[in-house]
Amino acid sequence: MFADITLPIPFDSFTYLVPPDLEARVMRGCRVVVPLGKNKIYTGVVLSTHNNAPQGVEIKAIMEVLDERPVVNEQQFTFWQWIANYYLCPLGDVMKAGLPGAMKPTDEKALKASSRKRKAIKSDLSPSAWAGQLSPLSPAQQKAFDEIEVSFLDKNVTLLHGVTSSGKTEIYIHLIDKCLQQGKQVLYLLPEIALTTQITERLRCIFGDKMGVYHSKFTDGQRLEVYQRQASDQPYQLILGVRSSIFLPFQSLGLVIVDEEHEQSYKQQEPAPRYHARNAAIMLAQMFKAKTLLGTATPSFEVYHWARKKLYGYVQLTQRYRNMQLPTIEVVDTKEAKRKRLMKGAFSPRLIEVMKNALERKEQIILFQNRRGFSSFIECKTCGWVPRCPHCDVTLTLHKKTSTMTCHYCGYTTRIPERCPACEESKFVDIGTGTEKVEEQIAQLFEGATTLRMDLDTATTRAQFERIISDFSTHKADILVGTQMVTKGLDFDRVSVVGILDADTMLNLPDFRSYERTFQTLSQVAGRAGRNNTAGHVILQTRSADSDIIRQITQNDYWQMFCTQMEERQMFKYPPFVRLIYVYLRHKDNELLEHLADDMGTRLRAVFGDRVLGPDSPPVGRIHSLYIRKIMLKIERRASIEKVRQHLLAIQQQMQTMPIAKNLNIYYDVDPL
DNA sequence: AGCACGCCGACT
DNA sequence: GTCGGCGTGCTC
Repeated sequence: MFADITLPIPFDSFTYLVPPDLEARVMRGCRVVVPLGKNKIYTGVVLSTHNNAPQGVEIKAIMEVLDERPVVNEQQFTFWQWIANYYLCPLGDVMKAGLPGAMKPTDEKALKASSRKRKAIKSDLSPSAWAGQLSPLSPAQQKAFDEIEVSFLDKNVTLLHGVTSSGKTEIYIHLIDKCLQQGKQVLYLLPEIALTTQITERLRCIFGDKMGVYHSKFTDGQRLEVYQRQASDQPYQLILGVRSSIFLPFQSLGLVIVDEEHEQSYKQQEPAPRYHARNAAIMLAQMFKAKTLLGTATPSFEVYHWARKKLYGYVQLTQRYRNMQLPTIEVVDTKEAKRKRLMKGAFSPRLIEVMKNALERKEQIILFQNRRGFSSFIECKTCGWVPRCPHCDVTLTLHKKTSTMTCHYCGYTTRIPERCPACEESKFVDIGTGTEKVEEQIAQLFEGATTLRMDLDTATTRAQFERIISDFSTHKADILVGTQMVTKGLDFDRVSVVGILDADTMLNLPDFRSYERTFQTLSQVAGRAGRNNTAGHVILQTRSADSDIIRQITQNDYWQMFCTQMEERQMFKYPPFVRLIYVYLRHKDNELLEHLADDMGTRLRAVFGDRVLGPDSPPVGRIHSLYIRKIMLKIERRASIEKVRQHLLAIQQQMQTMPIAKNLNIYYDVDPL
């Protein structure tokens, strides 16, 4: 007897011999230990057993069976296969993402530890009632709740479009409660950064030990425990989790909630599988005939489009909790201020004035600068030399505090040079502004004001992130400076002013989604201002003060913004009107890569015609010493994904059988962000 | 993805 | 005369 086994490496499966004494125990969905290569050991999952001996390869035998019962159920296999097919990656990559680390040990020591843990887990979980005293919904919330229920009668997916502070979470809680009462499971997805202790504790108070939390910062042991409990006959009824929790085993899923639906972090960029957890969750729900609720204050254009087209239901919540006022957004033209030489670093006179007034009233301020580090880069004052990453095609970002320069793509870090390597002079100038530089300018402009900084450098861990949040909310600092991260924090009571230092860098990114993103991000930042009784004041600094997009942002005119952008996307064939697939080619030899990318482009055009664009070099043309080319495919929505997949894989096969393409690396990004 | 095998520089 | 650099090739 033979068994097809999927392993946590980028292949679909390998065939192994099942030793006669293990035949009864090797079942689909059970984990097995197998040898691979010279002397490696992997944990794999049995896909099937059969009698077809593969030809031309020497067959190795399964060493051990780890499970008495399957740990991957049929629904999961279907889901895994869907991910592998849709996102164009080998099944092994999905298996790697789908099982917690502790379930796929690769060495003897870890194997022993894992079998001990397996036995330590008992299923003595007595079902306990949860607390049914939910806080009552406001009339506006109740109306939205009722509309969602009606919408679910004929729509599988419903968008809940609710302004910030309209109390979406309260509605979720009532929906979860109802679903649990019916004996169905709920999956509540949050973006990584939004899964704070606050929301966890709030739900814990209501749902008690019916709820399991699944977070990537948990230890292997904790994640293993949640997985095993989900696979047991007494699973959690509610899972509060991040992206990867869509891979947990479910038995009777009734509802999936995707909060902050528009968040980019739902899309896994690296490594494969490059899946979109929101879209995959919709698929997961459909497998269970469950419903999906997508919640956000600023819907992604894709989701909003499907809601407009009545593919998804649509429920709006326009009233803010306790009728809090939305902040007023004041635009400050920095082009003008710059011309008159009135700018003090990143600060316009108006922003300084508003901040000073707020500080006098002992109110807090949030400043948003979408770039970390001190400045973008340094430049030799004499010859214009700029330090660049030796492995990637980008300039190094200056970090003054540590006297270093860092590549934000690969992490390469080096000290600031004493002298310019090109001309030996030792004078440098800073170009651009990062959060660190803003922090320094605050110290000069606002004497006595205390500052906290929140970006990828100061909030590396969850604990640091939460520390900054809690310090700021207890007023241990007057000003919080940060990148995107400050938009994801909690609601602060004493923040009266939000300053957006430079809206232009975001708007000018070479990306068809840059307006959509800027609108979302700036709306979220603005929403941080003025929580309790006072209306907030947002100062938006820009060099294009009279543009349509800035006007749409200041007037919170989502609709106008959406319409304008949709026209462009339809005209230029961008999502949601087409499905995008990026084909990436990587090679260390740039010239050879150029040739191979052209070759692949030609082969793709032979099949897909003018749906193929490129190849071109992406904005960062080299990462980790590998040169990169990108070919873009724009596929009609109605086209069969399966056919597209088969064509692509056939062409990839052709490419990789060419001897010169030995070291060519090809991968795909489906529905890229 | 890992990891072994393989051919060229700085050390005993 | 060896140890080790990471280039490339394969994994049932």
